[in-house]
Amino acid sequence: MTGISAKPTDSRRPLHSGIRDVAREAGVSTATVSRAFNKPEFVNAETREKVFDAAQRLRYIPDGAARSLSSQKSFRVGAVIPTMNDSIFARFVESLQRRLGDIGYALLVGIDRFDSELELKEVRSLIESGVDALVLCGAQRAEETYELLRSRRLPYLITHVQTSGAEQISVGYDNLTGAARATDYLLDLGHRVIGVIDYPPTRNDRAALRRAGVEQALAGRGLALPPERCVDRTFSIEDGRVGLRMLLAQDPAPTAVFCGNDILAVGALFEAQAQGIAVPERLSIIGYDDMELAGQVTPPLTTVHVPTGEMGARAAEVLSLMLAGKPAPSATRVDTNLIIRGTTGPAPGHSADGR
Amino acid sequence: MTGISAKPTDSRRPLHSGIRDVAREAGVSTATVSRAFNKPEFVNAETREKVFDAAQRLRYIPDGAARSLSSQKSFRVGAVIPTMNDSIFARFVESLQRRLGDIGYALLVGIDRFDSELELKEVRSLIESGVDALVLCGAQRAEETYELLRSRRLPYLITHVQTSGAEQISVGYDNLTGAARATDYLLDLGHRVIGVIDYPPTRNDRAALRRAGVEQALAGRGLALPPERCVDRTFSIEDGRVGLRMLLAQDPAPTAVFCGNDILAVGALFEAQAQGIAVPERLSIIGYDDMELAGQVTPPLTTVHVPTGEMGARAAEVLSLMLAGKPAPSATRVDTNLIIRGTTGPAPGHSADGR
DNA sequence: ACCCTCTTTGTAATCGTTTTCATATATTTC
DNA sequence: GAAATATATGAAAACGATTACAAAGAGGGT
Repeated sequence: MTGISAKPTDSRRPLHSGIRDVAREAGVSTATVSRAFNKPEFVNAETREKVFDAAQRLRYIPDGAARSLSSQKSFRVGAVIPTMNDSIFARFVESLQRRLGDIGYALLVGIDRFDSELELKEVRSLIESGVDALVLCGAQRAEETYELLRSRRLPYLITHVQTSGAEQISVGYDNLTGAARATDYLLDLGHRVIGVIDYPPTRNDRAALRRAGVEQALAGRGLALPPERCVDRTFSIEDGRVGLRMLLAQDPAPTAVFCGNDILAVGALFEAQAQGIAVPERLSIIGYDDMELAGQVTPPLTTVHVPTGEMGARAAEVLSLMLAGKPAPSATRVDTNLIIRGTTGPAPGHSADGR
Repeated sequence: MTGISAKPTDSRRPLHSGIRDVAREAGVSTATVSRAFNKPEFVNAETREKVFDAAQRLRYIPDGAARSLSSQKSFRVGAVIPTMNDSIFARFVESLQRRLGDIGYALLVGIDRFDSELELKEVRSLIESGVDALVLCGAQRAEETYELLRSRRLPYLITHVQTSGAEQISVGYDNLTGAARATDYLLDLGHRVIGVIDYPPTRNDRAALRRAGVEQALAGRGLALPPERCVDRTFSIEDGRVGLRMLLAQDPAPTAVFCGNDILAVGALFEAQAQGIAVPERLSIIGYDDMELAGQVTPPLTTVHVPTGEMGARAAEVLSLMLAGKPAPSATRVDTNLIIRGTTGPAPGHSADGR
């Protein structure tokens, strides 16, 4: 009776083989199978082969959830970025994903649209989903987010900026100096009225740092940056266009504009061309990031190069240290540099040699 | 003795509270806590409140790994896309992530650089990491990938193309018709020698479909598409430039080119302008995707609009059905449409009215 | 021959939830 | 008012791996 009725459709038999099946097939214990995969050096070469063979035959794929639960590691890291729409973040994510994959980690992404409340939500849901570490852009965020991170003792890495304190680990570049150098270059070209188009600096520390860089360079020549000469836009070409329009409506109109990213800069360039304003003869434009488009527009865009791919790779390296519980360098820096191309030139009425 | 020695540094006390702690705090069983969160309608309103209060006080965040293991669901979905470098995929991922987040799912990304072997690896590692469903771009992939999917009974959704059979579920658009319509438009403008710049069609079914669309439209007028008039490039502006250069070196040179995406098209446009070839007077260019840049270049690019954001949203909807075990529509379509802007015009020597 | 150490393996507890039953109490039905 | 049904809860068994601990066997030194 029981024997027969138990037979038909043994429906709760798992669909795929687990570690026990592999163990049975290989004639060893589950402990040995687990070790064969995770610490191969602790199991006899011959046994190891038997295990691998069995696993292969059964198409064994370990169950991540079980592994996570028992090992207290998820082999996943989360990244929350502001947007995918800006290729600097998209490329960063791509690079990060590749490098993390190489060391056996999967990447979960969250997108916060520059909104720190949304960032908190994303962080929370990534934690809930299970991540061993988090990568976050910039150092400015809701205090609650930091509290959450601390209370969970979750390792996190800050990118796209440099941090100063030793308690935070970062992989980034110096936004301030990059902007200062670009501004210095404009000043050397004789520009004295310089406009800025960038994210709202109150909501974004990178933008704030860039603005500070511009201010610092100007201050170096005894110049100031009046607030009305800064327009707050985010990251579309259209934003760049309207930004430039706003700047051009002022008196005196700037002879040069510094843009917080290349997309804004390209927008500014297109707007200038649409208005028949010669670039760089009458207006100089400088961008930030150096995405592919920057080098391809006419004239090609002078910009601050940011090594996004390298930053992703470095981030993965530092993460691998952190995840292994090893000490990680608290601030690794990647260098930006000014790429002088065709959208910058001497200020109108200023001779080329800077005299 | 034991009492004392047990006290100092009870180091294996978990750092954060678990469901038991919440249960104790609320004076109920763990089962009730679990239900309060997952099937609130099954627990008394008053009890539910007690549980929520307790959870809040203890800052309880459920452990995803344990939940996955026990429920056999991960509340994660994986997506593997070819690249983040093309904004059509980046935007798709962004949209997908947002919508999935809304229904409580996290997104894992894999990137395969148009390489089906890499895609298989990514799929494997996403499965291992634990996903309830997968979204994949295009229908063409290694047979082994499909086998893997089938053998794990893993629901998957195909995007960016339309599938015909009922056994696959897809959310996508009709690449063939989009390309055919664009080509028809060029033909109506009097163009007879039309070049194509696109991904290699052998490695990418979307490109193959687009090419088929071009061929179909040409065949409709008794014209053929000789292979030398198709150049295989991937997705950078530079690729578009060299693509156009190759086409222009031919005799007869095309009077119009159809590009598989806007990035290639923008590259072609820039190259034409660099060579002093008037667009659209001497050369018409047509793109695909309609990214923001397309509408911003001068002249603005005629292109086939693809509703990427909508596709992401639809994909999330269909996924939510699939994940709930409900029947999902096998092929949901989003519509493309030709956006006529400034890079297309009558073929040289052909009057504007098409006579 | 004895004791030690090192290597290799197995046993069984554990990770933190979900979920199946069983049970107890309220509510409805006739 | 008994029986049937709903509603609300708890006890305990999964889920599928990892890993602490124990133990067996091999080799080495004296």
